[in-house]
Amino acid sequence: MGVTLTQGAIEALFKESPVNNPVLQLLNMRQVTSGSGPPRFRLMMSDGQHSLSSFLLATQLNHLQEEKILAPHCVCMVKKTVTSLLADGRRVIIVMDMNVLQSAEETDGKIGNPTPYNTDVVSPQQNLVSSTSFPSAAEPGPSNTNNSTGNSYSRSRGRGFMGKYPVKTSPMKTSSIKTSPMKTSPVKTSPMKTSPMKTSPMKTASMKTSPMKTSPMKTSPMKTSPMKTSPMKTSPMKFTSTSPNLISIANLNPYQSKWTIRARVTSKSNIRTWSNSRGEGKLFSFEIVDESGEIKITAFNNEVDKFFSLVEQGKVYYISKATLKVANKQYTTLKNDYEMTLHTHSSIVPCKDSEGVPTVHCDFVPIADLENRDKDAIIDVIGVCKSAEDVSRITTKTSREVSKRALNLIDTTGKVVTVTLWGEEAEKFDGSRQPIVAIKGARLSDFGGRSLSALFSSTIMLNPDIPEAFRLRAWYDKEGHSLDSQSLTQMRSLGHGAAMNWKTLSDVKNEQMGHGEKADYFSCVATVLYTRKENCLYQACPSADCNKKVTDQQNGLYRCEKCDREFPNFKYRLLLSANLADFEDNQWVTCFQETAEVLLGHSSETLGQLRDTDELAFDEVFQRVNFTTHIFKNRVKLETYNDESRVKVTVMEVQPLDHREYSRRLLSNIRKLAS
DNA sequence: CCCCCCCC
Repeated sequence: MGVTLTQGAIEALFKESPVNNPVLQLLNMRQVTSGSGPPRFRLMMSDGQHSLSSFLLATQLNHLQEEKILAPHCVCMVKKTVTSLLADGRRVIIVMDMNVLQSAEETDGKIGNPTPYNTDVVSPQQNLVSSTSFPSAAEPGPSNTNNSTGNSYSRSRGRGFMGKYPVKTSPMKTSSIKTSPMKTSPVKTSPMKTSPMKTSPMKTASMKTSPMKTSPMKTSPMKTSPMKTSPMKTSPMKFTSTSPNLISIANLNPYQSKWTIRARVTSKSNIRTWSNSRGEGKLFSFEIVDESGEIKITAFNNEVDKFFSLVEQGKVYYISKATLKVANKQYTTLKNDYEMTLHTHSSIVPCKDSEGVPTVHCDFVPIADLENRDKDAIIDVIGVCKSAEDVSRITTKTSREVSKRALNLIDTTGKVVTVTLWGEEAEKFDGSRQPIVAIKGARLSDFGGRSLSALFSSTIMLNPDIPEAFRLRAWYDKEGHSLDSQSLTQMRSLGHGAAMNWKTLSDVKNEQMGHGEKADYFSCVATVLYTRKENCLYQACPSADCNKKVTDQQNGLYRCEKCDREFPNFKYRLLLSANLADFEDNQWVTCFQETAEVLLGHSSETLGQLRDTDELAFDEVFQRVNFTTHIFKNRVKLETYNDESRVKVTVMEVQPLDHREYSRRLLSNIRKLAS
């Protein structure tokens, strides 16, 4: 048959040297005593040159044994392994993935005359080799790990369930020995500096080896073992708790516990507490990424105290000694089968050299494109926060109280989308200066057409230092801000359907809306007849959450009575009176800041400047809004001043009227009424 | 060991 075993692969696998999909023959297989879990199978494999019984079949491959696909003398391609060190120092190679290329029946017995691979050789020289050297890039070749170092292979540590084997010195073929660069200095540089890229076998496998640099080995290359090029990984003696054994996130698995990863925190939760039948406690979780993948990490109780403040979003850390467990896919959007739990001995160390560790990456979806995305999609979005609701408290179906705040984001597509923030994110959000808001991992909902909701795992960034943000800011300041109703016209359909309480202005009067104890709300389609530009701007307190009018002290300072402070500056706020008309009636309404800005198509700051510098242009803004038609969502309430009652209508939201959509809906309603 | 992702 046409199978060729990959000579040298046994040694390479044992030493974790790169070897790509080696072809090995199974010589023997035995079930080992395991605890309560599934049966475990130990394999003796051969590369035709060496045999080794330190292989353990990962339980997910047990079916190969059960289906009798794996039988002695079958030939396999070993596609993924991890090595693990047992408590007694023995090294085990766990076969995570393999294919049987040729069945036992098809194979004519044992191939070649393999000798048991000697796993005991530890050269004293190895400890002198700099651990900064890369994992060996040596290709699997003939073994040179005979006992020429003088170490006794017979130092038994109880290894070998199939018994011990005499080790014969095999002839060496020097031609195929390749070594990776070695440094002569002892361990000086932190092995942590080694990039995970470089430790990934898949990547190093293709690395070209370079000639050895000055080294004691130079004079006797024959003695150079690939082992020596990556002592940290190959010497059980050095395989201590401080060993970095830097691996990538994609290579993490529950079978291996001695590792360090280097990764960047992409999101971090707040501390939460829980209390249920199984107990109570507190926890926080965070998500990390490296060049290979991502994973979620959770810290409980003591580990919360230990790590919460250390872990910062965006920073890079070395992380080691955490427990891997199978992720519950129900609760995560991360692409990883596992997740991590920190424990007493877990270590998280900030890493200054973050080179090669991906920064938080966003795939921003243009707002206009959200229309074409599926409901529940997790997407990244960036836009200018054109307006924001005040924070409010809502009660969930499960009677929990939570804060929420909706933002309206606009991007260069000219479309606006509403994003809802929750909890603390909603409370602390300040949209007063129309920040650029980038959200990684928001969920798309079909509410009101298309809207977004932040999740616990979302990362919300205000004015992030990224090119997209700079571009958006420039666009918004130049043209986006004045992109008024007309260009937004294409964007939204007529309001929120059933949620809208459509009234004509005469309905509002005839039904005595707002006369009750609580305010009433209605929506109408109306045309602006007139806006009062006089006194529409006032000088307001510049502090974030205070919009009170300030008094000009005439000394360059502005006093806010509410804050009881004087400020060197103020912000302009809008309080605009407008007269709206529909086919039957008209009504004076009040537009505060956000709605006035939408209606006028300019920010209050721009209008303030305009008024102070270019009165003609300022007037024109108001001229242009006359006879424009919009959807107004209003609050109506009867108010009494000095025994005189009158209905006060406040505009809560101004939406552009899409005339085509309006006609379509009107027509559909007429048909319904006619039938 | 959590696992809440909400409201209109």
